[in-house]
Amino acid sequence: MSSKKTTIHDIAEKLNITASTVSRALNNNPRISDTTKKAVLNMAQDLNYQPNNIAAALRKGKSQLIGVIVPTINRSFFSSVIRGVEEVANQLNYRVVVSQSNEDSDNEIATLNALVNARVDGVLVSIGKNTKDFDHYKNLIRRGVPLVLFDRTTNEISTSQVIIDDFLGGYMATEHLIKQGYKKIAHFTNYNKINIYKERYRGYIEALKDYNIPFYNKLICESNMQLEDGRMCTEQLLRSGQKFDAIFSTSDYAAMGAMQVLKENSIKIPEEVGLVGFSNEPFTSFTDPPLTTLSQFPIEMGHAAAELFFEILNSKKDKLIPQKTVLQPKLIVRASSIKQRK
Amino acid sequence: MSSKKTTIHDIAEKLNITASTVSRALNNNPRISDTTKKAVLNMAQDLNYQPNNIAAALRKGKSQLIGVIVPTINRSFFSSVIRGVEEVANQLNYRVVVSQSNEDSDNEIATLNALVNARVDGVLVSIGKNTKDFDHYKNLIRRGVPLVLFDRTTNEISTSQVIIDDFLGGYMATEHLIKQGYKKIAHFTNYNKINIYKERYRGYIEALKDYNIPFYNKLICESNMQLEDGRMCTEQLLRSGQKFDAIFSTSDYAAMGAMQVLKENSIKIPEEVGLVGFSNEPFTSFTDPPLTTLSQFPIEMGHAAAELFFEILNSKKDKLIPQKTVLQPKLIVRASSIKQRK
DNA sequence: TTGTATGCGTTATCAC
DNA sequence: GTGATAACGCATACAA
Repeated sequence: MSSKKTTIHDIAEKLNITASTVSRALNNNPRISDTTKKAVLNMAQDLNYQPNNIAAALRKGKSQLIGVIVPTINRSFFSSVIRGVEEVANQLNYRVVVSQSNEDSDNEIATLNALVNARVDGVLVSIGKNTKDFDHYKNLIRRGVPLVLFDRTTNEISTSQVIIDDFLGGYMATEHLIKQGYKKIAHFTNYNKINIYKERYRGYIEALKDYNIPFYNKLICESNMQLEDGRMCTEQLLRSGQKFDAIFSTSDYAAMGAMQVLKENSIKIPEEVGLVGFSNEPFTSFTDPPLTTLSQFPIEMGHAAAELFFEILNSKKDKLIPQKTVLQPKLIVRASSIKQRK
Repeated sequence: MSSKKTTIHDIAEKLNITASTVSRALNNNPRISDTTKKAVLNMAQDLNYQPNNIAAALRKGKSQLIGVIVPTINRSFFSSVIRGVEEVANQLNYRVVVSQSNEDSDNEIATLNALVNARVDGVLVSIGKNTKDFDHYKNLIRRGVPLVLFDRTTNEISTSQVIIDDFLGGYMATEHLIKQGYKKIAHFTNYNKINIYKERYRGYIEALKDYNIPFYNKLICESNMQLEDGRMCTEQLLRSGQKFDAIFSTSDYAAMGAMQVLKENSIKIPEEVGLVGFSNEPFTSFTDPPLTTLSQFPIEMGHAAAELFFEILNSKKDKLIPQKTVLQPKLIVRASSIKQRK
């Protein structure tokens, strides 16, 4: 019933040695004899010793903990990135701690502070859509806390980041639709002009230009890119009378909304309207028809982010130039964009 | 450029007071004068002071951190539970730290130890499917660490838990199918006989009995309940020649697999075969036809789990009887199980 | 209302 | 190969 936690001192006392020896034995210090090590390990087991990592962290000034902040945990993309980070971190005996900002800027700051105050050894962040002010991140860097940005990044912060080539993604999606014979391609994008959406938009424009397809402003719909927004954009398109024969949505969820509205209006996909999403959320393979989309290789992104992080951690912090890892997206072609040949 | 972190001592020195006063001022101790408090707060700001929660945790013996372990973060159900936990915890100035076991028993133990060693004030766990040995959890309780189980629980551990009434869920799903006129209802369940699946199965059996529907063993398929397993079970059913006109799958993913195979075989849903899943994963409303399923109210489950946790935390630990919160599931009726009247 | 002294559990430094 | 001691940054019992 002794709810008292056993410490290295308890072990030391039982063994008639000192706490320092116990500490060293537990850390497998080469200067400790095998006999003592064994004795310590056994006694630790007997007393059900659990190391107090908090004390160690205080003393060492590092916690072996790395914090990850994502807008939401509830997206396959983000949870897969986290998985990737974990894989690298665990290998190096680091634990990963996750918090979600819920796309709320204040919450993002609070969460960041909480992690920093919990003395994580560094932070990996995907910035929320609504965050416009990056002072806390700049501040972090000034204080020497390793920071890596992934996916939702900004150039306003001078630190390492990993992104996918969103421009290329936008280009590939649009080019694919063009090659399938679609000519009037609508584009759903986010009204928050964060990098990833700007780049995808650029890719869309560039592809149109390269294939001499005219650009119509009325084919662009800006929204928050949730399912409901995709519905709204599609309904708006239909009402507007503006002809379109394809939609490239920069989010799978908005694409799903588009699919629903199209089906409700008995518009055939892909025969009458081709559809392409973005992110390869698992449900995209379940829809009818299955949705063409782009994979962002989230696991690999997690790997890359973790690697950049450890690079910072292990460098002389004074003179490290920020790295940028750019991953290639991949087009996953499914039925929603394969025009039937007549 | 001073990467040196400022401490309460630095603040104290600048202000010609002692560290204890600073500590009290920062903690808004009523015995400190407003003037000093203001001065301290200002100076803290000026020096960009960030409290070292690790030191505080070591001193206080508590970290204001609560750990959550889930089999996987990549399920809407689990991430929503986490959201619920956060809502309650943040209100009380606790932060939530999440780790995934990836359904791996060893990983679950490692993760648990990591959290405990990081001195979280307690742990909320949904046990992995493959975990058969609960010693580490019993151990935890013996050491006085608050533990709450949710959803994937076991009666072998004497601690508070929150579950949904899985028996009722199983009953409701089956009864719904029966009332729609389906008579030969197949059931997909997990081969790991953890509580939730046993209970849903019981509900299925009970409903059959109440409505005098004969039970056929060949209509039961045990698997790991992923999409692929649902496909396999359905293919097996079709090959077996055993007639069936409905499937109640204890997982949305397996139900999705069933839907795919049925469609591939040109079997009409819901006309020829009715389909019901379990969990109300978001994609279930995207499928064609949309999938009838059961909501487990994950956010509410998170709330309940957090509340049970704080109950333990705030009690005299010696004499607290474990509580059990049971939530009611709700049937979400969609097209996949609404038989067309002829 | 504030100061003094002490300890949380560990590890690093120095000594032997 | 092991021991003694101090320190990480904070909070609290006790004193004033």
